[in-house]
Amino acid sequence: MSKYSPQDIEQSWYQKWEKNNYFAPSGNGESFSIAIPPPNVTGTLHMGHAFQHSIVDSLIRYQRMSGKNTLWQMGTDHAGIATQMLVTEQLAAQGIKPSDLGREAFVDKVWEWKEESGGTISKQLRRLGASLHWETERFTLDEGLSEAVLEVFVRLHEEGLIYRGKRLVNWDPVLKTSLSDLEVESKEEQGNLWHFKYPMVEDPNRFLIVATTRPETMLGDTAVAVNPDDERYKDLVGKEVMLPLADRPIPVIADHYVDMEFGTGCVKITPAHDFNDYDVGNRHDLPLINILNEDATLNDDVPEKYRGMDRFEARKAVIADLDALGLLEKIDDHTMAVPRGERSGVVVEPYLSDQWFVKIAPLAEPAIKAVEDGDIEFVPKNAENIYFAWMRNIQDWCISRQLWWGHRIPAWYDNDGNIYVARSEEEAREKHNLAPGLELKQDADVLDTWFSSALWTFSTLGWPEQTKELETFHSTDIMVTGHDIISLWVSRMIMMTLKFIGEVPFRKVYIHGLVTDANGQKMSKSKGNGLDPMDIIDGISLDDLVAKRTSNLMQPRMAERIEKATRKEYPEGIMAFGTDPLRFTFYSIASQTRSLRFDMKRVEGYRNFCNKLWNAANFVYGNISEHADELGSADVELSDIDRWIVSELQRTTAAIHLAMDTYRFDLASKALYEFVWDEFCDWYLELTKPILNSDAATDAQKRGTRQTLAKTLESILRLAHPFLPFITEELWQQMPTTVRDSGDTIMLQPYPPSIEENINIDAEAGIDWLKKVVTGVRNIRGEMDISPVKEVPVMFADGSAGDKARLEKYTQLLQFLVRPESLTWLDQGDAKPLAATALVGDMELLVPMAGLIDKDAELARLDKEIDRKQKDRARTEGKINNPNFVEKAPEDVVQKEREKLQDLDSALQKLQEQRASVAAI
RNA sequence: GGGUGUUUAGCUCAGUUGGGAGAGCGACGGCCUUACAAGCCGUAGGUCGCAGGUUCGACCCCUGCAACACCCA
Repeated sequence: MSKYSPQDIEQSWYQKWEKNNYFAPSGNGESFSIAIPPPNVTGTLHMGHAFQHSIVDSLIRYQRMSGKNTLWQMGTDHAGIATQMLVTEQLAAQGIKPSDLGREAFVDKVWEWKEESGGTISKQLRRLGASLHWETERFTLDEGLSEAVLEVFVRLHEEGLIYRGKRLVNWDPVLKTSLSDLEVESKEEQGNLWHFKYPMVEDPNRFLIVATTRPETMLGDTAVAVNPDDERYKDLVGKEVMLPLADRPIPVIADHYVDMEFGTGCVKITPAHDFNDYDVGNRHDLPLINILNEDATLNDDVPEKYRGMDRFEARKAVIADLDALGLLEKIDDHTMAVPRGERSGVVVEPYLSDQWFVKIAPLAEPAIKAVEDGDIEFVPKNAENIYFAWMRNIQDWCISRQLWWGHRIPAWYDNDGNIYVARSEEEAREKHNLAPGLELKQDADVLDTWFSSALWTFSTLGWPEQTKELETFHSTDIMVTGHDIISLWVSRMIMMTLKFIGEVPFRKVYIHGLVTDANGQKMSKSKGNGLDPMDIIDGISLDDLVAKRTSNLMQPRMAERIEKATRKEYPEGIMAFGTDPLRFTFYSIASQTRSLRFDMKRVEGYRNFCNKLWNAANFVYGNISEHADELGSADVELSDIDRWIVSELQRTTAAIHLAMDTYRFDLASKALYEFVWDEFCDWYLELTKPILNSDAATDAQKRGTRQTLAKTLESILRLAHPFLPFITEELWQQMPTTVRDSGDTIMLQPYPPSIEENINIDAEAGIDWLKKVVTGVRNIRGEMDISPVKEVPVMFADGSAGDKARLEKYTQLLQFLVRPESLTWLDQGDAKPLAATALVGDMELLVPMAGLIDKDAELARLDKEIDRKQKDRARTEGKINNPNFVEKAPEDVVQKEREKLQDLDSALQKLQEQRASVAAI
């Protein structure tokens, strides 16, 4: 068998699985389904995806092997803004503007792009081993899903839950579209706070001083507000100030919104350009004066001088003009949160425009209840707080976007501005008895991508048709997603699904943390600390990695710093670790914390683990290949080591079941890792050698051990398959069919069940004793600097009859593991030679010192051990001597402490005697 | 300002009803012992953020404080 090399084994298995349709639902058994959170069609697989889908794949594979009828539904979303921007940029490179093409031709171009390049993420998911059902792959803009979107829009409109209105929305003046709150990122930036003097109408020599971070908006002011409790301004409320430059009188109003402590305690109110001011305006019936065009230039509702100026140009002009009038009081430095469009990076404006909204409160109520009642459970539980906080404070949802790429809003307008909502123009005419000659124009806007994503769990299963898939696989069992997406998506799915299907979209929501770099920093392009999962699987040279991280930066000046950091962190680039090790790393860090640090060192560690498993299999196959025909034989004798490893395997199996059922992937991977490495490889494989290679063992014993070796490995492979799909398939295929099922693939084999009866306490105790003896001698060897090849005599003193029996039983095993010159049992009264010692319970192990052992080293070793035991003894004695403890603690706990004290006393006595005799040399 | 979370070995993290502090990596020492040097054997290292409280007993429960992180305003 060759060396473990993930590159050589991973690719071909996936192709075989897919070709043989193994990912399809079996059609038998209880159903188990998961809908993929649809990746953005423009996207590539990032670490968060890779993590998330590794988690889901383990769940799906675990359930599939457990006999469920499993469906992992694949699909992507159309990502309105991102996709439109991407294609626009590509066209720009050819000197083409979207407006040159017109809407229809542009949309055709986007579809063309999608067909050619939209499949990147699908390829990457295959590399990851994701067992998605590709045959029913969906896309939010395909026919079926578009029909679902139409249906939902029309029905919600009919019920009055969708309406059109003029509201303040987040406006991206470059993309010229509304954005959701979640597409806007607010970051602290350095700015200024300008203080302006507004003269009172009745006394132009008296001023109110207002402070603002956006001076140009003053042209749209319709009031100045003060706090009603503010003594300084009480007499001015109800009077008017003259708005400079615009020369309009505006009222002074009183509102508790105003913070008396901030600035001067006077606030200019611009209801059409600030969300807070908008609310104040509503409360006081203030007029709304919109001063901006779609591109954030100033419109005709400002004095002529400023018309057509860009907002920032206008800002300078307004400041200069006010200064010239002597109305600029002062300028302070000020840090503030500046909202920028997530995609375009420009400052977003609150902007008054006609938009479509979903009235959300009636939908939110049952959605909150579903979680309160436990119909949907969040894992971990406390993630529900994020959900409740969002849902109980939820605002109407602006669903229209001024884009071309997306679901066009099914509303038609006649020339009088009447609106007709229907599934099609024909239906609109029919529904409203419109004259055939009446001219109708469809709304130019499209729907927020998340509107279609909100229908995802049921639209992908064929709704509005009542399909068999819908009946079988809905509700889905679990949604696996990040906490950042609870409000954006999870909540909307719950609302829409309850509304239209009458059941929850999923019964559980597993919320995972954010994958960060090794320093806990969020991975991002601009920081240049991102990792591409494909580079971990396939490897990448340092130069390529640097090039990748420093290309297309928003801030090119960062390049040097990024390059330096990258060269420091990955001086050799990244090795090709393969998919299995990457996946195992994800499971091992999937604890319940908010951020998950990704450390390449761990990938290396789990690559080593795969290598370990590979070599262990190599050993097993080497020992069984010539005896394949007798592996199923009933004529076998099991040794203690066989009974012990079967028992340990059972404990591990139970632990993994528990971990999977509670979504603790870190604990599942840990249980597997420790069993395979620390028990199976470090002990069991070693212990089989003396049996398999010795003439002292009977043929029946050899058959028993070979069989156990093979069966245990086979179970390990099935246990590990959900986490390490490739290496387990590769190794399982080499397993003789006298051991494994004759099936074609491990992925459709039964998951090892937990069988309590396989626990064997006696065998565990025996092997535990054996391990302690071996470790005791190794410890003496290590500490005394005795070469591993130097054979030493080992003696056993003060042992019980049980110890003696075990010594006899395990002599052969001990001879192999300890390589002693001799093993000697000392009866009570036999003379003990001067020796280095170790304790196994009450029994003493002796390695005679003559010519071997350094007196001072042995004294130091004994002192260390005595010290350790004395500290432990003091603690234990303290407890026993505390009457409260003896009185109040449970009997078994007290008893345990008493026994412990006895054991410690006896051990200490032996150690002290030993120390005295060594010291006497 | 509000909310959520984190704080355990040098680093990254486990610690599942309160009853002897663990792993991986790193460090140190020794080994090419015929599955594996991507390995084997051994060792060191922790007032479990700080201060109180509850309890016979607290890494674990309660209160306060501090630092950090993320989300919302």
